[in-house]
Parts: sequence; structure tokens; C-alpha cells
Amino acid sequence: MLNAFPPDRVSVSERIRKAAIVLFSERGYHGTPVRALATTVNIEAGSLYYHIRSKQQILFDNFERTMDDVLEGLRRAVADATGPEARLRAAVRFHVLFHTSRQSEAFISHAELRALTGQNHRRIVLKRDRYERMFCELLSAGVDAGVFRIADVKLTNIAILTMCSGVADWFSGGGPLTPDQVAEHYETIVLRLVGYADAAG
Amino acid sequence: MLNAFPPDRVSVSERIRKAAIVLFSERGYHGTPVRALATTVNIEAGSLYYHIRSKQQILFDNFERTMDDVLEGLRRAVADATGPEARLRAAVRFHVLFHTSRQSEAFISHAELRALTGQNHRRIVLKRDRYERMFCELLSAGVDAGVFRIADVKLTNIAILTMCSGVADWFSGGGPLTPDQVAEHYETIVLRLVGYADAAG
DNA sequence: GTCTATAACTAGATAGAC
DNA sequence: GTCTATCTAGTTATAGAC
Repeated sequence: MLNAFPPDRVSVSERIRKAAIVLFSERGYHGTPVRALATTVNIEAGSLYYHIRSKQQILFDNFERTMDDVLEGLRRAVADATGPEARLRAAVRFHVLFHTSRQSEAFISHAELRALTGQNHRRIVLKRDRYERMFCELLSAGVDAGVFRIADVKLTNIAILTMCSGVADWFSGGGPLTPDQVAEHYETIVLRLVGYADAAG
Repeated sequence: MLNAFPPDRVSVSERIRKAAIVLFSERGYHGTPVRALATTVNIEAGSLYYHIRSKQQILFDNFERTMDDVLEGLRRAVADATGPEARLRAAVRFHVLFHTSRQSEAFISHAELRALTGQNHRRIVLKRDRYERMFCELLSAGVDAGVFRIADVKLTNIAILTMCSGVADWFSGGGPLTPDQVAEHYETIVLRLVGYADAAG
């Protein structure tokens, strides 16, 4: 049987990227020496710099990729759904599944935001704000349509987002629940907390 | 008018502790050199070690103090309340107010858990687990009494806790809402998401 | 109780051989 | 494309003068 991508065909750059995701999520950016990255990909520290510009650049590239993917993913998820309930469900489902399937990257994307410097930090914060606004508009739409009862939309939005992003903190693939089951529960929970009329759960 | 504690009566140890809370929350434990602590309290780096054992000890002491206070606070908060609804309300209220009034400490207590070493880490995780169990029992009590409808108590518990702890991430004293108002909103949100019958909000 | 000086080590990053 | 060697700077922590 053909295998188009045997393990040793994976580029060193890609292996560095993956190693950084694991190490940054486990020990934090400042807690991870570049030598630890080098050891993980079985090269010497000096050799890393043939592939990377700086440690900060690895972090920023990971942020940008993750933010772009989550923004695009949310856009697609809600585009397929009609009506405030279905659209919010789709958004929560997507958000939760993203935070289980790309758990470490998602985790880094809020835990290590402080570690981004200057312009890097500003650029990522802008993308995060865009994501929050997209989510917030789903709530407002439901309120305007009279199907959600929300006292403070911005507060409820951030409450929902921190709750759903928290999945990246505690989810375990070896745990009792599959990503799908977690997503299902969170859909119910979120619909309840926005006061959706038919949210029996 | 007498002032029993003029600013310069505050011990250096105490000023180091406070400085660490601010710096660790802003830059992270690994992102904060001990020299930054020294600068903040206007002494030289070497002088710090007359007051502290190690940087790690500062972090651990802060964790232990914060965890002890939050555990004791939760115990008192629910002790004053009767019935599942009132007890859960009191718990959420306390949790949110703790995360606004002692925002930086609370923030560190989940953001920097990874930075604790060996036995320090294990001891704090045990306390965190105790807190989670105390909270979880409030949910179970409501389910047993037939006033909460919860499909998965453990999942709902962690969803609530991550949501409420998230307040330490985004709350701003200069923002539009007072701590009391945030607590009020969160009480409503939580009662809704546990399916409390009378949770009109 | 704070200082200066420094030990002992680690950090991120570069240079040049191969 | 990876190596070794190294630079410069920064790290936590200690020692001994004052």
C-alpha cells in the first residue's frame, strides 16, 4: 500500500513547528528553551536557525495560523446554518471541536498571548477581537429575532467564549467523553444560558 | 487622624509579594526575572534573598495563600445559604467576586500552575481538586433535589468553573460593570445553564 | 537589611567548517 | 542542512563588606 507521506518525508520545519506546539503548551513559551526544541527534533540547537528566524517567530506563526483557521472555520460553520438557534449551535459545535482537535494550538493561543512582542501582539489581538465580534453578532441576531433573552450581550458573549475555550484546558482524548459528546453538551448549555425558549436539553 | 499602617510600615517581604503578583500576572513566572522584582521594590537583586528563599517559593506561597483563601471563602459562602438554588448562587457570587477583587492572584493561580515544580505542583493540584469537588457537590445536591436538570454533572461543573474563573482574564475595574453587577449576571447565567426551573433572569 | 561583586549556569542567536 | 564552537547577554542565587 502506498503511503504518500512517510514520517521521514515530513520537513524539519514542520517537525519544529509541531514540537513547538507541544512544548509551548506544556511548559509555556518562556519556559521552553530553543535547545529543548532542538532536542525534540533530534538536531543541535545551532541547526535550528537554518529553519527558523527566531523563537518569537515560531510563536507568532503558530498564532497566526491558528487564528486564521479558527476565523475561517467559524465563518464556514455558521454559513451553513439558518436561523439564530442553528447558527449559534453550529458556532459552539465548531468552537468546541476546534479546541479538542487542535487542543495544544488553541491552548497556546490564549495562554501565551502575553508572550507575543510589540507588533506581533497587536496583530493577533485584532484577529481575536474579530472572532469575538463574529460570535457576538450571533447572539445579537437571536436577541433581535426575539428568540434569545440576554441581559448583557457582551458579557454573555465573553462568558460563553471563555467557557468553550476552556475545553482546551481540560479535555483529554483518553477521558470518558468524545469531542462530539462534549460539543453536544456545550450546545445545550449555551442555548440554555442565552435563554433560548425551546432549550429543553 | 491616626493611620496605623502608613505605606512605609509595609514590610519589604510584603512589598515583594505584591510586586510578584503583579509581575507574574502580567509577564508570567518564567517571563519575570528576579531583577524585575527587585527593581519594583527599589532594592538590588541580591538584597531580595535576605527576604525570600527562591523565586519558586514566592510562586508557591502565593498559590497556597490564594487556594486556602478561596477554599475557606467558598465554605463560608455556601454555609450561609439554604437550598440548592441559594447555595449555588452564593458560590457563584463568591467565586466571581474573588476573581475580581483578587484578580491577579486568581489569574496566576490557573495561568502559572505549570510553573510549579514537583511537590509544589502536586500539593496545589490537590487543593484545586478539593475546590472543584466542593462546587460539584452543589450541583449534585440540586439534581438530587430535582431542581437542577443536568445531563453530565462533572462536565457542567467544569464548564461553570472555567466560565467564572475567566472573569479574572477580562475583568477591568475601569470597565462598564461593577464586580457586583458581573456577579449578578453570572448567577443568572449559571442558574439557567443548570436548568433551574425558575431561572427567568 | 542592603550593598557590590561574582559564581555558576542558561538563554537566544551567529559563524564557519564540513 | 547539520555540525561544533562561541558570542553576548541574561539567569538564579550566594558571599562578604558595610
